[in-house]
Amino acid sequence: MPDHGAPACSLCLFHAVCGVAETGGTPAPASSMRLQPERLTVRAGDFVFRQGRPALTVYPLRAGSAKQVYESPLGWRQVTGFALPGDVLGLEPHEAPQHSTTAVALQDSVVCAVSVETLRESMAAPPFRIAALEVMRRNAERERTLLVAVGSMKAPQRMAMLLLDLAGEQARRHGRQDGTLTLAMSRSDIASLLGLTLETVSRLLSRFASVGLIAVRQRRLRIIDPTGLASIYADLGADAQRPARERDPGAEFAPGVTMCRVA
Amino acid sequence: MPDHGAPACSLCLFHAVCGVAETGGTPAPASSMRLQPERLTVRAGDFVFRQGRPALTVYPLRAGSAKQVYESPLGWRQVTGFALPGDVLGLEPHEAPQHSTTAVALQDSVVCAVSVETLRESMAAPPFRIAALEVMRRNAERERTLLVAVGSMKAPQRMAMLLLDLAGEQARRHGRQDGTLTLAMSRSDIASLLGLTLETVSRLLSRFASVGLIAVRQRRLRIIDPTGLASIYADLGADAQRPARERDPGAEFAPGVTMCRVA
DNA sequence: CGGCCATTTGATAGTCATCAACTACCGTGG
DNA sequence: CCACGGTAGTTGATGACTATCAAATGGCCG
Repeated sequence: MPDHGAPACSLCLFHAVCGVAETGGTPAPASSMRLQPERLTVRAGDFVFRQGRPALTVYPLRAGSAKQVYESPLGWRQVTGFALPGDVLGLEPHEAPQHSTTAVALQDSVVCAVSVETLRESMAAPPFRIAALEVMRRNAERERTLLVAVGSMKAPQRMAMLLLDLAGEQARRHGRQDGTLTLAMSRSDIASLLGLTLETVSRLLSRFASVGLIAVRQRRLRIIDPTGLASIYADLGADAQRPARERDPGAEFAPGVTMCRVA
Repeated sequence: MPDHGAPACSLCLFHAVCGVAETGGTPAPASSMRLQPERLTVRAGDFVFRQGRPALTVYPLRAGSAKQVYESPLGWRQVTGFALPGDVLGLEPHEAPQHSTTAVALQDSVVCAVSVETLRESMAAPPFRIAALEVMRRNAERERTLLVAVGSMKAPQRMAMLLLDLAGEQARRHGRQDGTLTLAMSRSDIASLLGLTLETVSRLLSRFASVGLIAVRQRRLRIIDPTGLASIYADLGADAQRPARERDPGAEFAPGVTMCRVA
């Protein structure tokens, strides 16, 4: 019993309009407008949807986890983000007729299936619309942050960023935040996301562990020194603190780490 | 007389609903619904808008060029794209209340100013809506492609990609396509976009030139061997053709280069 | 014409990819 | 239950690529 999927619905974008949420299994008490989305089970490695296929449905993730992979026209593949319960796979701001990425389950997972029509109808309601746009905005921000990370930060910084982000998401979902997380994705997936090789990822984790920042054993990871990781992320690692690549005044410490995951 | 701004309007998203377009200077002949957007002149280095400021207006670029810069929460700055006449600065798919990037003119430029309300109204009309969504989709695709490039391609590939993209955009605007382009952006801007240093960019351009792929003199550049560049982009450079990083069957040659620019 | 900035070019070192074993884990089947 | 095979992950050695440091050159604008 690794991850329980309990808080998935409470964090789901559709929570307020969904009949399944929270109430356990009991059918929607009233309001005929509430969603009764179909639920699907996908096994580790299965596709939730594939890039280029018609985008007729979005998939709120109920339990498990997934990665999103983008394949460029020339055939380069790269992981663009990880999704956790509560995220909505396939949700995009520009109503593309086809999925722009492929979503792959990282473990046996459960998703709801909401048709784009239903989504569109929901979007008509201002409160829902606001929330949805907010989610999409956050995703865009994440992607941009990832771009900057990959484009101008060094390997240890990227790694620290990811760990802090994952921990943050973990905490946002379950209340507890003892810094324990389970990496559902392989080293290779992490490497792809961060623009590194799997060896480098492995080495970084080992190094972080040897310095007491974290503890890792396979895919079980525990953050021991969040502040230390934040320092590395902020590049206060090697050179005490002076250089500061090309940041300017203000904004010294970032409050929360807001990064990579996409869906 | 470096760049003329003539075809800007004909490629503008708002072309079909704008009263200024094409007709030269004459006021809108009929239809009161046609836009009469205010025109602004910005000088090289000026901001069109800044990240974080309220997004009340979008700015179709009439003449000149601009770069979009994103600053991450920690203060890292990175160029995320270049804009040419016809592009719409500040157009985003998720109606963010604030601009998510900063737009800086690369040369003295002219933009139109269209309020978001006007934009919203225009979006109500299906044909315009379709077109706008299409533009935003392309931008998203570009950003993703850039991420992949920065995340997993080597410097020469990235450089070749950019050149091909710029040439493609050039051709898409003016009919002619003798491969001549003027780089309005500095080496440093290019470096930022591609996740490199300005020295590396300079060296790459020199190397490309010495091999007869291009001709460069300051910011004047001419592509001599597009096919050669495409080969480099596709990584058929060093190793004849075998390795192929991690692409799989199919999709060997990408038709057009569709990349980096964002707005 | 002089100063300043953009760019080029060279020398050098660091980071990270690559190649190569080696070890740990997981599920299968004997 | 334990041996086995395969995949995931670790670790080491090496070198390529590119960042970094340092001048030198070329243009452009007062």
